[in-house]
Amino acid sequence: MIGKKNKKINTTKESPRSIMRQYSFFEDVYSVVRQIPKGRVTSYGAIANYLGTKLSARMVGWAMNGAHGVSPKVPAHRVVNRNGMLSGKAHFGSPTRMEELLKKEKITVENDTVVDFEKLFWDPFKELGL
DNA sequence: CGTGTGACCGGCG
DNA sequence: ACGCCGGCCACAC
Repeated sequence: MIGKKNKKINTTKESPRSIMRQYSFFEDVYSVVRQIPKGRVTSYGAIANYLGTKLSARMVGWAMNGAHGVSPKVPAHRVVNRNGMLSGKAHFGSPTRMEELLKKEKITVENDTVVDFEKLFWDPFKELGL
């Protein structure tokens, strides 16, 4: 491992994806996001958790930052925060772009928040399996 | 190679 | 109940 005196080293113990880390965290994130079915949503934390870095959900958001113009297309609009709020709507060019995309998938959005978020929530662990 | 930052999350006052 | 603050990972400068 890396030198440093970090005792909290990434023990690939319960991190099924940490092995694929060699490729690029971004691609991993995109890979998961692309598998989100239409009309479903998930959260940054859920993705981060699935990737083995649940404490760093921020990074997932950062990965989304580079999701623009990436192909295959990454449905970043299906990723919201744990409250179901469209925290990243400001990054979709238009202030209402993200909401429009969601509505197009029959997802109701009220006050920048996904209605029935818990019901529409797509859990990578549950859907993709551990 | 050091520092800053980010579309978050969870704990604590 | 609300707001602040620390943390963790990867990337840009």
